[in-house]
Amino acid sequence: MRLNRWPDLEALALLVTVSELGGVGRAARQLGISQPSASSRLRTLERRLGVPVLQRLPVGSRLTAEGQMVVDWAREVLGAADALMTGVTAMRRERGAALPVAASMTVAEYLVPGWLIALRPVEPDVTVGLQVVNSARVAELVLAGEAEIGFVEGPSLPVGLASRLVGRDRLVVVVSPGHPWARRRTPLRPRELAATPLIVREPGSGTRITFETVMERHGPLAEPLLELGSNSAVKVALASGAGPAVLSELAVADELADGRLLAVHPEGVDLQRKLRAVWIEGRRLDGPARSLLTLAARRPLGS
Amino acid sequence: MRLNRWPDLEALALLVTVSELGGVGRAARQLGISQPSASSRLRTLERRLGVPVLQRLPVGSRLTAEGQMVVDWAREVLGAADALMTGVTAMRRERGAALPVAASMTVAEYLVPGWLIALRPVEPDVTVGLQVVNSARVAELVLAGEAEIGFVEGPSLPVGLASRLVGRDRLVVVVSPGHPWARRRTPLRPRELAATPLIVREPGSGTRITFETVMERHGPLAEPLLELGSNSAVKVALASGAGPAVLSELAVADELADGRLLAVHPEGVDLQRKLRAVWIEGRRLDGPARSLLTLAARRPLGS
DNA sequence: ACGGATCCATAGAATGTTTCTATGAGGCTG
DNA sequence: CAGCCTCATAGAAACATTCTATGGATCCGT
Repeated sequence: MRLNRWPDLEALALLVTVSELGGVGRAARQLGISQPSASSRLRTLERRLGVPVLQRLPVGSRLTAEGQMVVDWAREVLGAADALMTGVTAMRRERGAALPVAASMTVAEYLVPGWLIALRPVEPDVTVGLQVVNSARVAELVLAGEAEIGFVEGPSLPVGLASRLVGRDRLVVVVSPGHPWARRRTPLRPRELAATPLIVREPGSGTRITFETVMERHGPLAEPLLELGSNSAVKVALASGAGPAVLSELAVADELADGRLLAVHPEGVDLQRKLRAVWIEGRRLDGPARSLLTLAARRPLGS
Repeated sequence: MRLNRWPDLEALALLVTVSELGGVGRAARQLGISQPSASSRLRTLERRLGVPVLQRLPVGSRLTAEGQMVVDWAREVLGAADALMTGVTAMRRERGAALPVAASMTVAEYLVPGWLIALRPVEPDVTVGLQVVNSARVAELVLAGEAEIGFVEGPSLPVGLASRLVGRDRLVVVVSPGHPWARRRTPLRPRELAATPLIVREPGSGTRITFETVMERHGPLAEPLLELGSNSAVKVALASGAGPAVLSELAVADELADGRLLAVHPEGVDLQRKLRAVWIEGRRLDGPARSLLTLAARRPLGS
């Protein structure tokens, strides 16, 4: 992944726009650049990718079959970049935002950007401020009025706050495909899980607290194999083959889907936790905060 | 998403490396650039993001809290970009690859890049060639020996091919949060689904064929509301509020997770389909093809 | 307390890419 | 056949990244 010569996001966005509008010049106009500039950028992109992606016609441009795939993959990349920029923009506005939000790390990392992207068409002029802190501090900030709405994970429900379920999340035990547990055929007993040194998030994180609370009754936990400060750092450690880790399902959805990581479900242990929106009890949320809550609380029927 | 000033992937990769190695100079060395160059790029990145991400210390550099979030989000972006580059590279090598692969579109788009990324450490020197075609053509290519292994979706199992299950995939009916169905409380009857004009993939696509096959027995299907040539084009149409669409679960996992799209499950209709690896019957796969198959066929215990 | 090592930032010049405006080539349409 | 659309090319200006060389700050060991 490091040795790669990365493509240029602006060129990818341009290609996506061309695919939507059907022409290089039209896309250039939409993005506010000149047509020759767009033309040259696309050529550079094609050279970088090593595959022709556009079929230039006198009446416009169509994608090649490869181009179609590139556009679809590019939308994923741009979506992730959009989430990054949305998240960063919200964090930058900690103070003086029209809608100050506080969220615990897992929610902030995996859900808040999506919500804010969905909020944009509904409340286009609202600047959202985001503070990422642990669940206890989220409660403090909301109670102190420094955040109008907060999002917490884990079992504890602070007093003085009203709450609403916005999702569920399950902690999963994951291993890389090379790990012995990937091939095990006997179920994993909670006892054995508790006794195994694991890669875990740092103490104080919602993930760690939830895990320790749930495992409490299955005997003393072994010392962690490794303690890391972010979900993705744990994933990096996993990639190099190191032993089992405990992570939020949200953090490993992609890797589980294509088999880069495997989940090992311990028998009879419920690692599910609730993700909740919280606000000051008795206060009626309205305006943007209400829109955000509505949006976040929407779940597919039957889930 | 269009008006964004996109960040620079190489700068993000640099930041991620700094977070892993704990120093600007060390990261520069690893990436093969000079230390001042790295320093200046990180400064530009910080300016672009508008948030300080690095705490410069005399002994190295640590991330700020915001920086930690940025790194985690950046890893998602880089992962998606890696998938894009991996996919494109494989497509470029259609001919003359050591391991020629053919895959139907949904598998190629959402699963193959992940498999190839996972294959890299196992078979570092193997060049993979990827042809993206419909399921029928995958069978032809495999039988003709132009692909050593193929991946197909959908119910039909061509003769002369051995197969192995590599995953399951469910088609889902999805709507944007603004659609009336997002608020419906009565279950969706197959009858009503069949009678509703939908946004669907083009005729001949695996997704379309599977859907039509399954719905056949629930009455005649209404004319499509819109026919689009890729999963992401369907998603774009959905985002602007247009009515229900049928897509692979794989294509909308992220959007379902954070509520940007909602699934409406029709009552008593099984839209699950099998994803299979196929190869010439009687032939024993070995070498890289075997590694790829093993990798793709790995599933978490109990799924 | 002081030299050496390590770390990051700055200065200034060279290189490469992107940007623009102006213009050309090709094909459709009235 | 003229006008209009498409995209590509040419050449100049602006910008960013790159390098080498150097400086300032802190830590460590003597």
